[in-house]
Amino acid sequence: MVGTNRGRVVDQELNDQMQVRRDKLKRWRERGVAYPNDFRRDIEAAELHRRYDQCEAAELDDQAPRVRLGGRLMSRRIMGKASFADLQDGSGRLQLFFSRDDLGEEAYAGFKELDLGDVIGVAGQLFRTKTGELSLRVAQFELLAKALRPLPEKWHGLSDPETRFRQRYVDLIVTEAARRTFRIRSETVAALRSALTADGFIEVETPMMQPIPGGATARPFITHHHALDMTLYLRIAPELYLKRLIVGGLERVFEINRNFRNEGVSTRHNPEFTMLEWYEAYADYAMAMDRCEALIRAAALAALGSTEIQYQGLTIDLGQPFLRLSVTEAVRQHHPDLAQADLRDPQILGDKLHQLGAHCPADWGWGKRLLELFEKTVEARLMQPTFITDYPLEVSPLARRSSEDPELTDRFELFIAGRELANGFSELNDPEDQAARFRAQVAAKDAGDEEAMFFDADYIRALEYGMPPTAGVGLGVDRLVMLLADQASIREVILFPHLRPEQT
RNA sequence: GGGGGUGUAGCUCAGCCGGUAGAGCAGCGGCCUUUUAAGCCGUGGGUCAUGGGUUCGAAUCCCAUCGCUCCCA
Repeated sequence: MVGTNRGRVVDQELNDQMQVRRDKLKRWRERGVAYPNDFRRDIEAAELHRRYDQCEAAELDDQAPRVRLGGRLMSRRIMGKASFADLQDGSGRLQLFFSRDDLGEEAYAGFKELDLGDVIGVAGQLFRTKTGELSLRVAQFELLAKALRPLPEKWHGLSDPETRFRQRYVDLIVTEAARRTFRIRSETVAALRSALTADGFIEVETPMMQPIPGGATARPFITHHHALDMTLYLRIAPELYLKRLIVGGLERVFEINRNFRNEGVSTRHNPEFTMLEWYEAYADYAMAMDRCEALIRAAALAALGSTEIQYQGLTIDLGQPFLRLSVTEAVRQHHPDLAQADLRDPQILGDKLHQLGAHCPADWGWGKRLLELFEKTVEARLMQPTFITDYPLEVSPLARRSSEDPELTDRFELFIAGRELANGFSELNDPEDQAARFRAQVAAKDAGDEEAMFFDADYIRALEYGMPPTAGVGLGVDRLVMLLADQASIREVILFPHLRPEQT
């Protein structure tokens, strides 16, 4: 068996290339320190390009900038007594020039013994080659860390998704697009954080392990605390804790952190995913939509420098005001055959669902049926940013009852590119109503609905102290990054997505 | 959960009407002082995912399992 095959790593036996590299390392060790820690660089590749790309060859020779760079050897063109190579660091690449005349016989031979992937430190002078490429004439170099395993092919890179995700370190070395995606992710999160902070929100961290998992309808992961001998759940949402903080007087709070849901894995779902939730006292869901819109715009500007983005071949304009329409309006647009009143008729909705081949349990009320119809037939078509509002009470156990219609809630969800990106509402701050909704959830759970909520008595107690009118929103950070980075799969925006364990 | 695709050298991929495995890159040896997918000559490397079956003979056909992947629920 060989070293790395289909992501399976067997350390005992080495293939020929790994054996050769190990032998080279052995020789290097015999000559001195094989893994030195005293090399210092004074600049990075991208900065050199910024400074000198516009500099003429003659001018560059006059200045003759001396620099020290660290990086990975990514390609080589050896022409007898002189060679070119490409060094890649965290910022980019720079071409290196090695020659026997500059380095001497022994050092030049040492260069030729290096392998692609080796991490080296180089020092020398910048110049421009005959073809005009900014390059470094290497005066000294040293091996900083040996690449004992060969890199993927220099032209095609790594294309097997399994290896890309299992060995993300290799993916990041060879896949520029992956590096870009995670830069976008970082800039997106930073933009969300700074926009909220600038508006007076404070960032908090609430429990990841909860005795009662709440804040969403989803199946939780279960774990056990040995010392306390108690069951704990990995959180499915931070919502109920964040609202306790609103009760406590932290009137603008947010949290960016992981949630865990014990559900299927797909291009849109990872068992652990990142959610931004923010809560603002003395605000309602319309104001929350405004803020949601502004945050997404700010993230796009920070990460991409534009509010007009390309997603999977589609142009999406985040600069225009997002469309707003109610669930019923949205459904009726796609089902002109249904009258307004039909959308409250469980029988008619059920017939429609059966007609579409969708499932529709008998105990579902009109609210669940309407939402199912919306999800099956409308959601995937909402390409441009669209807020869908006024969700049925039946499917919104934590949202405030609409003052105009007691069967609806002051709630919205945001859809872009056919995917749900955010969910927000005016919070239900009436403890008696909330307790009744919890009881309904518990009844559903007892009837076998594994996703239904638990009754959280402490949360009710908190509400009984009085929670100011509040609006809150949860925004799927991974999905936002997918949108901004133009990625079709959530695995592309999570550094180490969930995979089944590899077999040896 | 159901269905489709896929797994061959370190990497990217051919080979799949069954006849004992190939290319490019990477590696190794040689030539080469301005290349950039460098070039030229030579050369090593494979439990063809795993297990079973059909067959004189299986990378190729069949079944099962495992991984990945896409679609649907």
